[in-house]
Amino acid sequence: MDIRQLRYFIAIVEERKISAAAKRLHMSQPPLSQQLQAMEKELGSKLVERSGKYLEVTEAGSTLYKNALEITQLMEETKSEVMEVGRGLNGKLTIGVNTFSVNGLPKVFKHFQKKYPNITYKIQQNESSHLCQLVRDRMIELAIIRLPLPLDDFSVLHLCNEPFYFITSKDHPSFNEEISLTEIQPYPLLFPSTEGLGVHYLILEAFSRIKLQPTIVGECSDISLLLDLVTADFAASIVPETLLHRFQGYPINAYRISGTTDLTGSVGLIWLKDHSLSKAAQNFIELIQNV
Amino acid sequence: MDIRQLRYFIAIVEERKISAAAKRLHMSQPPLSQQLQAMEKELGSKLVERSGKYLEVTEAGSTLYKNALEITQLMEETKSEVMEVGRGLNGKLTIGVNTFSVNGLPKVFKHFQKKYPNITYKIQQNESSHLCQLVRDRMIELAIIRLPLPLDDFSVLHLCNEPFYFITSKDHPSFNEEISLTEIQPYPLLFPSTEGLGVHYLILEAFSRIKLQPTIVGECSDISLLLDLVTADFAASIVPETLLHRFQGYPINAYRISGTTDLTGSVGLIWLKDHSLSKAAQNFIELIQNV
DNA sequence: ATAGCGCAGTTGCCGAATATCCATTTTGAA
DNA sequence: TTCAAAATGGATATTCGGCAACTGCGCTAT
Repeated sequence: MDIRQLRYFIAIVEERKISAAAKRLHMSQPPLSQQLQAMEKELGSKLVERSGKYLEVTEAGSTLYKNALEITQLMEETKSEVMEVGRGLNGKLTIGVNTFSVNGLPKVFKHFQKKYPNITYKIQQNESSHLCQLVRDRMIELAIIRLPLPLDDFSVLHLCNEPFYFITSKDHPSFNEEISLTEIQPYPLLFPSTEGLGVHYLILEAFSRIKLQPTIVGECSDISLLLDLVTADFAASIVPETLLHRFQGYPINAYRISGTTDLTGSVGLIWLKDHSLSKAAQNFIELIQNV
Repeated sequence: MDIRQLRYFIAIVEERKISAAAKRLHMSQPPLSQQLQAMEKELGSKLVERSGKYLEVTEAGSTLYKNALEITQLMEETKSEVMEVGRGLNGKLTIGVNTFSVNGLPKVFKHFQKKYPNITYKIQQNESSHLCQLVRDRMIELAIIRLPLPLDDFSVLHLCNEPFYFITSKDHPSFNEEISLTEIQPYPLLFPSTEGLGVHYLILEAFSRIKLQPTIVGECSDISLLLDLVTADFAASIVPETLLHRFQGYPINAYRISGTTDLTGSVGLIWLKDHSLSKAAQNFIELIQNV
């Protein structure tokens, strides 16, 4: 018994005549009659009573009819749902973000939602390195992380650059708006990221390029705590610009780092290179490219 | 897209290899590959990713898989449910009863329930004439009513005969156990049924056969009220035996009617003659015949 | 009352579409 | 390069739908 036969049966029940049902199905009546007989044989019981002007549905027939409606409807829904998922109109976008503070990212989501209103989301916040692992494990499809990225099995879409700022407690003497790495060097630094990752690596790079060693106190991946520690003059730090925008109101001094254009962090959207993305994710990438 | 293809797809997803799925489906690998392509074409999106040792299911594919499981399962359930209804193991028995007091009828239901535990019931109590109409309108399949029946488009299964009793208030002088119609004649009678129906008709018949006219006060289809009226010596009445068993404790005299064997009422099971009964109803008839 | 007519459904047969198989080629991974 | 898995091509078999003829039933008209 297949879907086609169910459709036939539905037509027969609703038209209450085989010939009328055949007309509705755009076919001739003999094959319809045969299919009905085939179903009755397969199910081992009469489905309709052929007597009188209109045929009557038996109890078994009406049971089948009810279920047939359900099945065919489910089938239609399935088809359109799969097609929608295939076209990215429906489905789930699983994405990890490290720095949600990237300017305009909420706006991008808003745009995406407007264009694809039936997409649901799974947004995870975590460290860049962990997000990479999640992408690799196919737990999430996309991730917005801090670059650079040590591995090359990812496709990367560079989103934006941003300068780094040197921050200290208000207790310290003020500089002008800018400060050089050489001037920073004596300050004990608390890094805003884990060793081996993007920001960490970038800062060390910049120092080593001018043959200096920063004074490292340690690292702290909790930004609020880091800013509290800086406020308390526990240490100074170097943080990306968006972070300052995001955590305003701390009594700290912030100075743009001058003398080198290299100390800028970038944020990028990554996904697994040789793996097919869901259409929803593809659409998301496309949209973010055009903004 | 039909059920067969859904089964194919389920096998492919679960085996994660087309060739393995083909083996499980007892078919060769090429047609399965083709069917998969056909589905992908019809749905307009890739369903699996053919790369690596095992193929991977895309989001659209997993959507389809989930629904396919549901549909195929629903299909199986439908098939077995319809087959059960066809065999009378399942379904609804719709029956009307006039005199539920018929000896052993509850026992019959109990037996039936034991034999066919998944049957549900719709039991209606009403006048015999109304039950006939309900059977004719196909609102109920069976009815247990008082005979005789004026119409012949029903099949009838005679269930039992029972004698009639003459009942009066205790105020009246006692007879011996029996009484003849001739003795009854002068008593004003309140009939326990509506004019033109079984009991009514039977009593008049018996009188006319011995060329007598009973003294008719009227009729009352509410048995409790009728017995109350007899108790109050409003009138006497003639009622079938089971009715006395059912309504005991009324201060009345009851006398078996002697002299004629004709004044007995029967109870019968009826159903529409030229119409197919549900298997459940057929089973019920069969069971009641063997008791 | 019976013959005849028409409608609805069934049966039988044929042609076309399509599902399956086998053999082979292509692809991708180790 | 080799091997396994999937895709392709061609042949065959199943089956599905259409057409024509037959049956069964109810209605009408003579």
